[in-house]
Amino acid sequence: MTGADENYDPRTIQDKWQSRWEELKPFAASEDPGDERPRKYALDMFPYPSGDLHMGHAEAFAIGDVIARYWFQKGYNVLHPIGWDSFGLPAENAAIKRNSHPADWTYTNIDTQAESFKRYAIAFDWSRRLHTSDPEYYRWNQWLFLRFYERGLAYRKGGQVNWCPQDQTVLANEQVKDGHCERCGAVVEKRVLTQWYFKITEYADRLLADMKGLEWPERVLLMQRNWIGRSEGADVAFQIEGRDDPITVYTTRPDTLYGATFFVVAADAPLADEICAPEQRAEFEAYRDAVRRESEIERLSADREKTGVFLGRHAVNPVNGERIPVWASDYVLAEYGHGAIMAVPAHDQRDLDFARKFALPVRVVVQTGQPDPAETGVATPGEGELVNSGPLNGLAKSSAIPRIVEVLEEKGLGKAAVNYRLRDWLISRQRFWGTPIPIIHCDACGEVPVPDDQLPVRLPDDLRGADLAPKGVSPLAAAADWVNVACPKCGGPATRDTDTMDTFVDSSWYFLRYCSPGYADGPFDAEKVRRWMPADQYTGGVEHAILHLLYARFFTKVLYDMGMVDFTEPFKRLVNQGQVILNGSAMSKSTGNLVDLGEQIAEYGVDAVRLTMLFSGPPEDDIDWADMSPSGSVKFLARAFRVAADVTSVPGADPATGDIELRKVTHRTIDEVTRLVEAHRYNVVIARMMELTSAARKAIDTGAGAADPAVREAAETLTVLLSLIAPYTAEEMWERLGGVAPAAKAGWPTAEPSLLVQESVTCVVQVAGKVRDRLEVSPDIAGADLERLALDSEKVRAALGDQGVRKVIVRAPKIVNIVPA
RNA sequence: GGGGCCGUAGCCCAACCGGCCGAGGCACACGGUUUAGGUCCGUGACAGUGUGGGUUCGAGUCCCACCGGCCCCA
Repeated sequence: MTGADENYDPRTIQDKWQSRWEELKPFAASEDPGDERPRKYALDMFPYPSGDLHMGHAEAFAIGDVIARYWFQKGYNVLHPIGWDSFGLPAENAAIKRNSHPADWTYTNIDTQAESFKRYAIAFDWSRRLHTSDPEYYRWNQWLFLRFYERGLAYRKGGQVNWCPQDQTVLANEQVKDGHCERCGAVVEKRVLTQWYFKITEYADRLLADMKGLEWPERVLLMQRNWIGRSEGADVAFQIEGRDDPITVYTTRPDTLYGATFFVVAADAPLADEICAPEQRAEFEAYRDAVRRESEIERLSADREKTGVFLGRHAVNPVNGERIPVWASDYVLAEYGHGAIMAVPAHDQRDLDFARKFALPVRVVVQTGQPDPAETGVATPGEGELVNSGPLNGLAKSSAIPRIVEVLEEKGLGKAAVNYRLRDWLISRQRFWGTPIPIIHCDACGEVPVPDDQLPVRLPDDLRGADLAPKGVSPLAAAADWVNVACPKCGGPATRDTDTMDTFVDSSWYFLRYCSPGYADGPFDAEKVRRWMPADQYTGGVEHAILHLLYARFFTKVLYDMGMVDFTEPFKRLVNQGQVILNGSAMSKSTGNLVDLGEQIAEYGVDAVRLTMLFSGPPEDDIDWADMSPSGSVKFLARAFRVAADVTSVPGADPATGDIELRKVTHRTIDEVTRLVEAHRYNVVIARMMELTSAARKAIDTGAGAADPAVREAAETLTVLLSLIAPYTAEEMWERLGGVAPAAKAGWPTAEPSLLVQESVTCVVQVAGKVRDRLEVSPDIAGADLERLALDSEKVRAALGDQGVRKVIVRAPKIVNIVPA
């Protein structure tokens, strides 16, 4: 053991206390209805069982554990559960490789992680453990799906979807990052498929509005806001020559309608195909096929040449009757808005690029004072007076928009509209290790929900190895015995839906299940949920800023509308931890840039690893393990431990008779640490504990002595504060001090106000902003008195010389600044 | 391209409403303890807050621009 002390041996105390805690079960939440203690719910994002715990887990769970342990010490009734997000692809890939069932790999890893969590001393209530891959859990996924279905919130539609060629499944929009699969990094393709969706778009406004009350990191809220992407504008109907129905476009700038000089349809939208004139068809089809071969990344890249083809048709601008050409291009997305836009090249850069490429007219309708876009190639999206715009001339944007909307509404050619970037959540997956979608397809009856009393629809357990290999359709499709069933409605031959649900469905409500994990009459016991939810603190990685956190908020709102919960937001406060990196880059098995958690624990002990994680900086900052010193943590723990071990007074010694200076340090530390813990400033918490340790050490060696009751008070305080971070060390210290185990529930100390007041403070006296003197004054000194004292100071007079005084700024009792004339 | 966050000793990081830049740690140097020590106790040195402006009696903190890094959206 590095830095080990003959008296402080982390390994021995770990073994000793881990088994004692198993007996004591100190962290079980009480469900006694007569338990009147305030309740707190400390929630951690549950892990995926991808092997043993790693450094990232160690950081995240150490952070979540501090607040849970703080609440235990405060005497609250704390719910701090653990479970596993145990459906998902890696298990399936492992099963294919090993010719086994995904459950084998999954549950082995879960057991490994559970043992590691116990070793790592996270204060969990182990009785509530759940696994989303258990039929008892996923049956409620299916039950919830059916309730969503009944409410029209789960539906099937055909359309263009994201397809990951590596994982051989579709992905939700949220799972595509810069055109790559968020999981495996493969370049995502487009396919046209019929899939299941959850109608999250119906909740877009509420997802936005309810963010107000959340104590979440601002950047997470910002990301969600951006993702939802609400914009206000107008729908405008354009007649297309030779087509009966007009085409509606959405625009955020209806004020520029008079500047629309052409019309663009997404090349890959069915609309383009439909309206293409016969003489342009060959050219169009060649272009469209090329577009379809393009990757998302190519289409997204900003600085590429615009491409497109004229469709041989014209649209009619509804306000001025002007004929404008209709083009097809790939810079308009089929899935956004209505798949078509009006192009105003003067005031939109993409439209301008396109206009210049194909020599289309550019008409300025907003006088921005900028040079002519047609000349410069730089669009002018800014504000200004409208010109060339009929009745809008002379108006500013803010008055032109309502005016043009009014005009359009009168003519029945448009209306004010709100648009969202958010798309419905695609939940079908063509993979095995997930929740089967509880729908049966019958030729006669169509989509038939599996009746509730037939849930769960269990996964077949005889598929293994190669049976699970991705083939582009769900492996379940090959399980004939499983697929072919009688229609629940007509009894005729029918087949099960063979897709499984996105595993983000599982994690959208697991925090509710924790409140009543064994409940058999529904996904959760509403009464229990009312007691514990919403979670007081949620701890986890920022990588879920959009995905999981948005979905969980959506589920909560649906459940609220169903009357199943009485709150609309699941997580009051959110803490995002940073990443643990090494030498400036992410840890990764493939590059060998890796630190093994087990090895760190073996070398330094659990407490030192936890302490190092928390001491490294604010929770949300990345930790470069190369910059950290776990051996320094061991040294501090040994130092704290020796303070407790050196105490010679007996338990219960009256601290009031002890050394007053040390007592002040102790109580100031209590006061500050309490505030700092609540503000998640754990690195500063540790710095304060180090100071208290030094003060106690000094008192023992060269001050009041080891027998002084103030030393005992300091040591006991230190022990309880330390128990949030280094639970093993704290337990052992507590025992040495004669306390009753567990130290984890010894009770949070209270600072005595009388020990916090200072009888004098140092007041800085500045002349022209430079410090010239310091005065020891009473903290409640009057401003006028302080000013007199400062002006009387010898040093101040010397600094002033023969200059007069123009002004004196007094901030009693801290500072006086004298401004010379 | 748009939006956001960040930049403090060699390194990791503190600094409430603008008010003495330095709490804590690592590394370093020195002294003491010690049979020894990679232990323990103590002491010390090192920065003026990325750069340039502005506001202010006073700016790490507020405003503007630039440089560098990270994130989100296109």
